[in-house]
Amino acid sequence: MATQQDVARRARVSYMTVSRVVNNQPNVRQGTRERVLKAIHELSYHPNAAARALSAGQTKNIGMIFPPEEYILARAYFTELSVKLEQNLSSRGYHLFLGSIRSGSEDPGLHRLIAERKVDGLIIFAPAVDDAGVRLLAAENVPFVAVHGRSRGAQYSYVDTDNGAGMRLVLDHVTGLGHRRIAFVCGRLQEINARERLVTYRRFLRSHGIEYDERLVFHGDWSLESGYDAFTALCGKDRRPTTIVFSNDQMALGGIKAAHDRGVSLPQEVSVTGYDDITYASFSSPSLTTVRQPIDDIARIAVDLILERIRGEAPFKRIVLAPQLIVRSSTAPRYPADLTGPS
Amino acid sequence: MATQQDVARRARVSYMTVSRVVNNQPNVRQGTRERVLKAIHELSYHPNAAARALSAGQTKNIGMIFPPEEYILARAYFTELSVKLEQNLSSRGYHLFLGSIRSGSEDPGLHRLIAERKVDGLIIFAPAVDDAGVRLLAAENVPFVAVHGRSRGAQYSYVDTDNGAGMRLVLDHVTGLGHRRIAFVCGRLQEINARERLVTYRRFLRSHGIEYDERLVFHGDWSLESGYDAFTALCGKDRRPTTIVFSNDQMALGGIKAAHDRGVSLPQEVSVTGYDDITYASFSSPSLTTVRQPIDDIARIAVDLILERIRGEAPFKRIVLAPQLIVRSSTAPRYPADLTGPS
DNA sequence: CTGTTAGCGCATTCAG
DNA sequence: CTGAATGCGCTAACAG
Repeated sequence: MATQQDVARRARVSYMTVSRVVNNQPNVRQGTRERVLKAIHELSYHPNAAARALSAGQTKNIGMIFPPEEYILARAYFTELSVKLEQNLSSRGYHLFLGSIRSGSEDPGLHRLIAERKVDGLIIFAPAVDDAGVRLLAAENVPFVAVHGRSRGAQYSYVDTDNGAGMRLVLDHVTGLGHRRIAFVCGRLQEINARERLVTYRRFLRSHGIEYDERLVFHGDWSLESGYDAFTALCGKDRRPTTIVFSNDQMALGGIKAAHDRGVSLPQEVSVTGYDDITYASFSSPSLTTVRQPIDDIARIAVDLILERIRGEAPFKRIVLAPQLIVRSSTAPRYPADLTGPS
Repeated sequence: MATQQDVARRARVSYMTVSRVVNNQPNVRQGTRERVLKAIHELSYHPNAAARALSAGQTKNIGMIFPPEEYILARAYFTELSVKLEQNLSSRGYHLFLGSIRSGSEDPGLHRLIAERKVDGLIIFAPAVDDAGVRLLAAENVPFVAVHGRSRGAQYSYVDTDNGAGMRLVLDHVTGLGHRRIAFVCGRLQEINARERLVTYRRFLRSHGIEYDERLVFHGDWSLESGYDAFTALCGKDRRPTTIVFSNDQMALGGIKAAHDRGVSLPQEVSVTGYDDITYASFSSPSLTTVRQPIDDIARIAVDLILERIRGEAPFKRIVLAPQLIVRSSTAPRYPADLTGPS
């Protein structure tokens, strides 16, 4: 591997000049710069990341932290988001570490990632409200931003979407179709998104004069399995709901499977809705009415925010984006016969 | 951040001794070692990764390379595999970079990852037979292993599963159910897995006296969309196949969606099969008969292999594991009325 | 505009 | 068994 020394020799300059050229600093004469550039090219020189990190105190690496492992796979949405983040970061000259949080206790691997200074900052996905990871990051004094996780007096930047707005979009839609007996399936309530969606559901019912029935709320964990169980439980009741609102697509997909298994026809007998608009959402039968997250904006903003934090720019920013309703085939009027719908 | 110096002072030894303790080297008296350990703990000292990498020439980082971006999301299986890899690596003291290959030309981000020596080695997923990434790695002389990608005279280690065996499992199953008119949907033929599965399909037909009909082969790209299109195309023919064998689960799931949309009932009218056994495979309706990859073994072995390569242990190893047939509800006898099945 | 001097934190020689 | 010296490749201050 060629070093700055080698380049310097070949270009007949000191290696300091090489460093300047490499880092695009001014104060290098045009001719010299070109000579150095040529030498760099000829030797196919690349700066050594470790040396640079040691000397400059910057790794140009970002870490990515997920909720406990058993929930990562439960969320296709996070995979889609990771890819976008990597693209954004890559174009800014950064690389991305895949670091998970192990369930239960803290993750030693994650801790090392931070303590050994392998990253300049982190992006944390949907932290629990009282998250060990967040506490760790705050304690270690590492720049970080949260994606899909916020808390009232958050001492960090975050980008999230408006869960209240998203849920109201869904609930307006189904009540508009005449539904009144609406069941709700939560995600992991440790996460703010799950809580907000539940809260909005409750408030919406109240403000629309619909009685809140605890038996119509099922506590899931975002996974296909829990969605399956939710549907089974909710439709086993004597007074079956006419709509089930799931807190994410994956659970809704599990619910659709349960409906097939039980011979319940969707959406004629029951309407179902999801949240996230993952790729699969349009490939279920029926295709899923859901709430689309503005995933490209989220990824872009998350990257902007973390780089700002790393540069030490002062204020924490709290960005909340608007989601969008996507109506597909899993929702239908309460009384399909009455095509004009109830007034 | 505490350094070895700080620890050394506190433990009243030279920092060399600290280094020995940190690296678990012998030749440190028990008492001294304990004193150092205590100081390390008190200062919550962690070795600086950059310094260590610079000095030792090892980053303890591994990179992960995916097929072109448009195909990453098309493969839930890779997500599941990534998580397992991260777990294995983490327990061995390594961290994992998420590095993709951009479509078309080479990925500058990936190139930097390697050229700047941010990783000790790489794991490459399903490289194309003539893969730019593989060529790059070979040229740069970085240790790497392939997962689900092999070539005849491969100058690298790999772990893969036996596609021939997997496909025969599927084909034996469906022919055992009496099917003769069997369509096939390929993955991206740039990848060896896609090719081998296709080849096995052809050979199997021949050896079983079934005529090969080119119109029954659809060229997909692993994605839900292409599976949808495949089903639509194949079932639009005059002589519809009685079984469609998809080269992965995702395409099969797309196919199932198409069947619903066209009002084709599965598996009564058409049987379908997948490959990989991703989590969704058991949540479709009907649930998917498929081939399960031994994903835990693959992840473990991939990690063993790359660490061997990094240690410079000589020979390339080629590991091929056996897949397993998982029969669910998407396959049925050719003539459902005849429940004993054709003899 | 360019070169010199120092040191980032650690590991690898080698002496003692 | 322990310590002192040297350098990994680079950047940041200064000096010329």
